[in-house]
Amino acid sequence: MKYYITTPIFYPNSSPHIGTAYTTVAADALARYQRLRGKDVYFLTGTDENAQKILRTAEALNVDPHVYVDGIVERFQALWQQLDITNDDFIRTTEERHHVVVREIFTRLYEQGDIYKAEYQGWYCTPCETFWTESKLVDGKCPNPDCGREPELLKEESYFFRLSKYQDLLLRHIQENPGFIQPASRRNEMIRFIENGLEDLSVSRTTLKWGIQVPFDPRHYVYVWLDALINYISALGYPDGEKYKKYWPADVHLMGKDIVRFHSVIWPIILLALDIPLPKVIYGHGWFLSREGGKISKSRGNVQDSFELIRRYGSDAIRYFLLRELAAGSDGIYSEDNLVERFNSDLANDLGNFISRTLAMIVKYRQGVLPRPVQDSPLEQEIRALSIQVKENVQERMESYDPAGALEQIWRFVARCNKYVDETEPWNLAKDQNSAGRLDTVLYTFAECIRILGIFCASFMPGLPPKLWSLLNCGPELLRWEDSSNWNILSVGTTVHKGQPIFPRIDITKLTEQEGENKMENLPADHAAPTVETEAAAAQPVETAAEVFEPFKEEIEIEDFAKLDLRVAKVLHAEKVAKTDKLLKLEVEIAGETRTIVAGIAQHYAPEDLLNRRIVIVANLKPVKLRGIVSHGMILAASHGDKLEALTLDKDIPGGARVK
RNA sequence: CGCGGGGUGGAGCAGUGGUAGCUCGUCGGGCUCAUAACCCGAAGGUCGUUGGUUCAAAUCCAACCCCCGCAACCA
Repeated sequence: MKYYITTPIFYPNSSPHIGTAYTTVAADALARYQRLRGKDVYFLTGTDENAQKILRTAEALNVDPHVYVDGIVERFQALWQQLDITNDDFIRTTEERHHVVVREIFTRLYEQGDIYKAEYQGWYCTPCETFWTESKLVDGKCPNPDCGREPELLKEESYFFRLSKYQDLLLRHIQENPGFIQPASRRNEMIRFIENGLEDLSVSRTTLKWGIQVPFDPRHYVYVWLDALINYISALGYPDGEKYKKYWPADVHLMGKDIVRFHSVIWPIILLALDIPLPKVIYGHGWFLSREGGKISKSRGNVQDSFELIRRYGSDAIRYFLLRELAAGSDGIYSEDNLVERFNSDLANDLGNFISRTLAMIVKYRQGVLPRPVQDSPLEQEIRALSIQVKENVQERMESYDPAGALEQIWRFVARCNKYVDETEPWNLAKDQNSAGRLDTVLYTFAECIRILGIFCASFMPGLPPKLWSLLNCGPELLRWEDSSNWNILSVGTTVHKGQPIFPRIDITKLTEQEGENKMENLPADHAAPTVETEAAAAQPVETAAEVFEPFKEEIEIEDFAKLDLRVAKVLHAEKVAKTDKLLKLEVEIAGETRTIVAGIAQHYAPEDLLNRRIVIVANLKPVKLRGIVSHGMILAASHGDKLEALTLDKDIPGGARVK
């Protein structure tokens, strides 16, 4: 049986941080689990590199875009490697094998009439600098209440994909296949969305000079939708590749909830149009949010932290935390405190300590030699029964794409094991010669529990089983899923070792002292930000590492500078612009006149902070409307990362004074 | 009225009509094999507010309040 699982392709406009890792780690756990169950697994991940933004960033940094992208992709691949991700392939959309397929599909869709050329029309209101659709206009005028001027019709040529044609077909598929979009809440959302009607999709750009050219019209480049999604089959060598024949359709496309829409509308319609079978499941998981409830801190969050985190806690611990903390279908909280808490309580206290205490007893009471179990009791039967139950529950959870639920089940077993130690009181049995047989059974059962836990945990923490094998003096032959509920597998007479604690407790205060300010509360708790969804992805905070400064601009003449009219202005009045996060409306006095200036600094200054302060403005900038308010000028402010400070004056220079 | 998610003991979450549960933390007890770990017990909740439906509401309906994400807004 084959099992094809994918993550979205990630947007390499920044280095990967730990929040990005969830989808990939979850996919890896599912892939490993299915392999353990004997399936022929193909696990694909990759990067989405044909976005305009990449080109722009590369240009801004003055490097070749390919070189720029290569560098970032390397970081991704290194991170996956450190997280023990077992992807079978890594597709980059800049690769020729991908381009070939996209070109072929684009051409075919065009030839069969599903892609057509049209004009992309919009009404552009120059003063408002806004595009309006026909339907938004009021009597043919700009709908902005403060404007009402006549907009100008602008046209751009673009190729369109006929989504509308396949709307009903898609809807029927979703309704007839309840498991197609999961979880159910996402499915309902999608049904509602599609029922509202699909509009044909613009799938090419002429403004772009990066990515995949439309073969029959080289002025056009394929726009993200028709490019990125296709990676799922281009990586398999569609249409004739052996892998494609073997693995398609995908068993599951795993992704964050934000891009479920594109995967459950555009992607299936591409496939329907090409008469290719649809993937079996599209699963949208929740996001990691920060402790405060979601605000993503843009500062830091650079790559150092991801790798540093793994170095500090280990890949297994990070994987465990990510997988355990994000409950099926919903969002989770991400903070280092949570991580340490999880680590200490689950891995150190419960699992790690169980392993230590039991092995210690085998060593102490039987010199490490596994004794023959001879005297069974209801307790052992109970443990065995539980192993069967947990095994079945884990299977059920994993089939539902719920690693958190699976781990919860496994920890039921861990808890039972610890309780078993208390109930059997081996230290008392050891004191009584008559209890030797009973002690043998208990000690042997301990070892078996450790063995079974290794199997249960293998998909989630791949580093654990080898450590256990070395302690149990065994090897990979122990890693058989069926044996998680079979007993008496370990050979009597084997010598086991106590070893060092596998998950030593972490003292957070000590750690904090050591690492100083280097805590990672500041890590962006961003969800995995893939980008098969440009719009949304483009909106992701670009993690420009705080240390990176913008490159210097080209040299100018003094005359160029002289064009700027910089003036001191005194703030007379300041207020927030309603319904915006960033805008402050300022009334300033400048050379006796009063001006209105709208500035995007509301997140850094409260209105009263600026009252009566003297700031510096660009006085001769062409006025522009922002949210309906005409702004006559622009204030000067320094910014770096997420810090911003407006230029203010200390001494008594009056409003209107020149600045140069 | 832009779209969406959510408000349950100190923290994080389950729970869609019938005695309010889980993990962590707190307190008390037990144990001593173990990584100040483990086991047992307890305290702690007007289930955002108000009103309604019902024999019965955290759960259904209505209104409202608050938090968050997306979008918009950074000249």
